[in-house]
Amino acid sequence: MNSFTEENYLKAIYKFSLLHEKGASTNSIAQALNTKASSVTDMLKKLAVKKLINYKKYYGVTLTNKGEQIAISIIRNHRLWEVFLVEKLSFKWDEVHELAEELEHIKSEKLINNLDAFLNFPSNDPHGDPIPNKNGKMKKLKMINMSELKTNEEGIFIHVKDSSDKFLKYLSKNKLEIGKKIKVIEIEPFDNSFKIAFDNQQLILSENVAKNIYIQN
Amino acid sequence: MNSFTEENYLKAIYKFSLLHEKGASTNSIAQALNTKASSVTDMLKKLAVKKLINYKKYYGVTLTNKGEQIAISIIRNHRLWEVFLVEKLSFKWDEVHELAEELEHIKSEKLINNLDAFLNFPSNDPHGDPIPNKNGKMKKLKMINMSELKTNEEGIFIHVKDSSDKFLKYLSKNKLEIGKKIKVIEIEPFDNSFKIAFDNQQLILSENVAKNIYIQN
DNA sequence: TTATTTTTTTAGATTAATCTAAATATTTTA
DNA sequence: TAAAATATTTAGATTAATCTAAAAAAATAA
Ligand SMILES: [Mn+2]
Ligand SMILES: [Mn+2]
Ligand SMILES: [Mn+2]
Ligand SMILES: [Mn+2]
Repeated sequence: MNSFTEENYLKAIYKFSLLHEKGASTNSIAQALNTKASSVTDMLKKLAVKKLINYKKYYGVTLTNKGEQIAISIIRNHRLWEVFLVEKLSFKWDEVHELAEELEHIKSEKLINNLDAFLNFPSNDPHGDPIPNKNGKMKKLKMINMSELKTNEEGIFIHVKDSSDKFLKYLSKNKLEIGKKIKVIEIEPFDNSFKIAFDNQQLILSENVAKNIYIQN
Repeated sequence: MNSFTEENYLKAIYKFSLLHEKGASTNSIAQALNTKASSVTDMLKKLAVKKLINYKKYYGVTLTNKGEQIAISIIRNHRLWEVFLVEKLSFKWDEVHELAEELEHIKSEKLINNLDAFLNFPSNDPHGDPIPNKNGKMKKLKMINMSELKTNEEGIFIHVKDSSDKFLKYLSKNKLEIGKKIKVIEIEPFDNSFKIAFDNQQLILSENVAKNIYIQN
């Protein structure tokens, strides 16, 4: 059995692997988990002994098959709990992440599979992320970053890169939610800000915000 | 904030207080939590510093108001999760306790109050135990003496009259514990002894023992 | 290709929760 | 009430996860 802490390390390494080709560096993991590089090194040794990661001193780490399976199952738990909280317990999409961080570590196959069925086998969480099925398979999202859109192009908002409470609350405040159809009205060359239209309203997004929004492709 | 471990100690002391007048002894807590007396002493010191228990060396411990509030809220969580698992996720009543032991420690007022509402404010868990409301109030159990039961009647073991060590040890030895569902198989007219069934086993109780056991009504 | 900077690892501590064994205190028994 | 038994606490270790500071390796720059 793995501790909550070990599981969080595996998850961090897995998420890194989705964005980069190389293995995760000690520092990148430390940053993701808000801890120190020396603590990371200690944990990497431990995970290597358990054969959950491929670790060689001074090289980046990658997950073994076993490690990846665990990471994916934790992510499945996390996303299913988020759906539950939003759909059944009337939470807002910007209130569920931290709670899911705790719930994801409750270990019971039966619990999570029954929850999945209870929720009707949802394919995406409230932030648009795909939910792995019980075999760890999930559909890959086809999407492009909003900053790649040109004037007059449109598409459906399906994913946020940064799912921090702060960012999600900013979006909620502006009624900009997953599933909405968005059209680019104008791109300001000066600061790369986007003027967009959705729901019969217009909104200006900074370059930074635009880069955190993904559009279905 | 209190750790899972601290919460489990508070719960054990609270449960002890429901059955006995005196404070919980170091040994009784050790037994309840499946740990050693020396570990218990360490933890009691810590809980005393936090003003969650009244502790004096070599005396039994009791909960302070603050400690009791926490214990009751953990119990509320536990029982609501049990209802959820049985009513919504199709678990059997004998499959939920261990999972609820984990879920009960997820700390979020909003989570538990919304869960309560989602379940329609149930007043009892799947084993018949009352669920405290958000203010910690719960209805008192109505119970009858086991010796009043007739053949084939059944009920949940919820209280002991004689709380001497001897008697409790006798019960423990026979795995006859609070919360168990008991069915009367046969009453021997000769000595008024009860043959009962619980947990897929049978046991014969003397009249004396039967008179010390209370059944939910 | 040295020298400098950055990254990673190691060494040595700390904190929470636990344990065993030994020392005390309390309770029971004779 | 003194001896024996039982219960509780203390002393000293251990394990997991973390930290700071220092050492070592790798990457970058001059
Ligand atoms: Mn999340
Ligand atoms: Mn987590
Ligand atoms: Mn239970
Ligand atoms: Mn518990």
